[in-house]
Amino acid sequence: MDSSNELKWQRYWEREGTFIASPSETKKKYFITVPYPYTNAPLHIGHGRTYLLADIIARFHRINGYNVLYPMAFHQSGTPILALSQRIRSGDESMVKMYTNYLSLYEKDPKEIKRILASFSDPKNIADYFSAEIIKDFSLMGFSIDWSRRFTTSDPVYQEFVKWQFLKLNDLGYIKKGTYPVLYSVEDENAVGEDDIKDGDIDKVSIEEYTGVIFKGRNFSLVAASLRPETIFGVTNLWISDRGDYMLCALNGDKVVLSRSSFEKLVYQNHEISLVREIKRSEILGEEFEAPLSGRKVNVYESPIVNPDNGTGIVYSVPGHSIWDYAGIMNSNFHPDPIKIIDVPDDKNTVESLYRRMKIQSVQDSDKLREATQILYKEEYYSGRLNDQNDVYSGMSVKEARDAIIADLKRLGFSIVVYETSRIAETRSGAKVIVAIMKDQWFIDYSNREWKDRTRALVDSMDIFPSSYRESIKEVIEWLRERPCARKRGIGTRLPFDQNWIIESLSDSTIYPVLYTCYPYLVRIFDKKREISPDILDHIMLGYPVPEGKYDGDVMAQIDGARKEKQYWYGVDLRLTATPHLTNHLVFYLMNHVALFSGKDLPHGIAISGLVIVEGSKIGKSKGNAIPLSVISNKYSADIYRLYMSISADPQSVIDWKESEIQSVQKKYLSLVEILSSVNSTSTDIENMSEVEKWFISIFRSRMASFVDSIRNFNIRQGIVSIFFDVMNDIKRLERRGGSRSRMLQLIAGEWLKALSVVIPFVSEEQWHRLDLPGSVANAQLDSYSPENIDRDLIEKESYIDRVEEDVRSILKVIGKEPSRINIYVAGDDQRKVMRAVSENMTKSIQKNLLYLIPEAMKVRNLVSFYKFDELSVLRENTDYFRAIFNAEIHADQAKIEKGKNAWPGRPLIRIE
RNA sequence: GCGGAGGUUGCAGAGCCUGGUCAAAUGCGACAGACUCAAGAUCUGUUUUCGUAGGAAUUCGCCGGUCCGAAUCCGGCCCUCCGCACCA
Repeated sequence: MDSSNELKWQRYWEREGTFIASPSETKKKYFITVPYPYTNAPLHIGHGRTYLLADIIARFHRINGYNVLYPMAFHQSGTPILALSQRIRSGDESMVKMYTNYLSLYEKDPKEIKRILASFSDPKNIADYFSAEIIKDFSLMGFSIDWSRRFTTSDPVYQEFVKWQFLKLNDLGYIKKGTYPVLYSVEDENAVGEDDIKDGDIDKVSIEEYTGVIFKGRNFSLVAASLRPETIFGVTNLWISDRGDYMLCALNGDKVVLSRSSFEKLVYQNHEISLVREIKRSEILGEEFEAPLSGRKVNVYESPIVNPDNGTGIVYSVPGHSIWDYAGIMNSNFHPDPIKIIDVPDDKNTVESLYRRMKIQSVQDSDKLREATQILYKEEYYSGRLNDQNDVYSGMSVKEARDAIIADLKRLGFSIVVYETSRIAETRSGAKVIVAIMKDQWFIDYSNREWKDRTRALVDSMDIFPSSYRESIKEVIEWLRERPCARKRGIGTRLPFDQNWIIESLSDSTIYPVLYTCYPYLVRIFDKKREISPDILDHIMLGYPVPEGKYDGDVMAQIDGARKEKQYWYGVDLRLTATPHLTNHLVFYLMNHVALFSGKDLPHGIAISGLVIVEGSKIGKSKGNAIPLSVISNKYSADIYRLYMSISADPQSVIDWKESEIQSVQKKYLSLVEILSSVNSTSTDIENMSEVEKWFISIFRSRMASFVDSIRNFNIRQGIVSIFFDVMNDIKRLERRGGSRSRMLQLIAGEWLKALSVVIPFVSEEQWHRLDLPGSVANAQLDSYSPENIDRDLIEKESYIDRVEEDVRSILKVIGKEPSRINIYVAGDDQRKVMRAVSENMTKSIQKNLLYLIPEAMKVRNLVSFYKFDELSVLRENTDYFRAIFNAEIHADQAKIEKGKNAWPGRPLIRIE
């Protein structure tokens, strides 16, 4: 079907309001959601997969008698749109180019593209533009979405709702305030997110916590930053960089020395620190310092292994347990004996052995040093114990010792916390990224034990597809700690109790699916009152009484309407989302629901969809391999995309989008269309069918039953295979066996189209109308396919014939000659008796004269089947068929018992002449 | 390292929970034949090895165990993928 035809049906659904849902007195509801898309770029085939799977589930429930609500909204919160707008405004070339490309997907006229691009200097225009295009894309894909309930996260009504949500969370005591380390740009005076950082999406930046160990000296102290404070008893000396500036500072009343850049960072990390003067390196090198806890006196040396920009620009040297330090001393004229303070079970991976084994030459071999450090670190961290050189810490595991030593250093005033980025990072505009401690940071305290337990209990009671994710989800709930929920800038809702903060984009998108149920009512309330006060939402969402007489009849009518819809639709029967949401959105969604809702309003089900890769590699904007949804309907047609996506892999596994495979799916699709197009009318006349035709009807029903069962269990691939490939193969067999294809198609066309419509709705709707069937196929009701309607006997007979066919073939293959006559002998009563006895372990009951059959029976006992039907008559009824396919005389008869080979039940003896 | 998923016959991907009927579904690809002037499409068959009678042998990451019997259960090992966060 070409795209203009698809457009026709898309318009039809829109005109008829086919997917607009409203509460029903009689029908059971089914509410399915997918997280709304972020509106800063066109969506690609990977995004489309999740919405498609949801659409298949939605359409499936519609034809199975449910009142289905599949709504959609748009996400605009956060910084990316804002940042993008800024960059376009400032004329950032790569951005302008990328967005010119994006726009050319939708716009032909270059002038128009320029105009739209210019309008993007206002972030609102970006969001609005892409929202509108996403609606078009989704419609072209045939997604059965109820657009009448749509909204964006920038809408005032949405924000009234988010305010209410945060007031509630605050009342419950889940909102807290505290200091928190964040990635920060001094230049921009703002926290930076992953999207603000150069290559932040490819190479993540995280925050590392160093212990700044204070080494006291006569005139001043040194602050040496370490990730492994448990090695403090192994210190032999201190290192400073052989380059870079050092500063003498006042820190909490002490005089300490740090590198210049470290001083600049620590200012942002909540320390009382001020500059005294710059200090020459030579001045430091002359001093002697005392290591805390051990009291060991150590000297300072310069080394290229120290980067003045990392940590404090000072490190303490533990050559016994740090390969860098070991390399450092090997490369200097100062050679202390490494002090061994950690014992590991074997000495395969010690500093010295690694140094030798990896053939490290100097401190310049940084790749090898890094790798060796990894190995050493793992070995010591997970299997190391502190030996008797460690005072009170002796005998502790490395992990225990680290915690104990950090705590003691802190208690005795010998350490400060130094935060550092996990790699050198800068913002997209080139500003340096550091770690800053934000005072008064608002966060949601997900660490609450009781809250976690309730959420885990909910997860236990939910449908999770695939079920293997149940444990992962529960594990993520365990991980959750405090989550900063507000930022200083970005698009979003202001915190109701602190107007300086904007609620961050994952925190404002947790319980919003409830808004779909009643959004239009809320809009009307807002239009009247210019606000939606919490008591209204308390009533609609939670059922608290509305203050008597506070609202007039008009507003009350809207409130009641909203409450009614919410009560009917909520909670979400299935929320479908892709794996990246597993560790964040999905658990916030669950936790926030548990916090605010109860009973039937809580989520009922979750389904996870897998990634899409293209020709073997991940989809990435920078790779330029993202195929936008908008080109799909033109290039292939939406139906083919839908078919390909649903049959190439199970929903949760990765799909590799391969051009060549799409083409073969396309072929199959076209031959299906051809079959469908050959049907001219429908019929219900089931009189006078041949055996094969009766078989066809039964096997078709069993395919449909398998379809229903599979999709219900989210085995979408299997379900579609049943009604697509399997039915097509059945039709082939029907024809080969001499059944009337056209007559059978008339019988099944209606039901088949209904089933097919969940995956290929456009061609199904087209054929449905061509056959003059009533209404839209999308709203038609599928028959029920209970086992009583399926004649298993017929299906078995046919598979018996197939089996005999195969047996004959495999014999022909071996003997390699053209047959002139094929004799088929079915087992008689004696063999049946013997086989029955053998398979039931009752060999004693066998008559004496038949005992000689037992050895052979034992041999073939796994190959027999006790059919209910009479094998001989089935064969005789089908001799014409066998004659035709083998081009030989066919003779079927009762087998006589003879020495040598025998016929057995379900496994006739075949003799070829 | 922790948590999760997984390693199946050319590829993709079932089967594993509930052991035998599994040389292992289905789709793709490849090969052969039919149709055709031809190509494509379609149809039929083959697609681990051996075999002139439907058989046999060897296979489901590796090693071992349980069992009459293991792709399936148990133990160990190797390898791959995803996540480990404040970021949408």
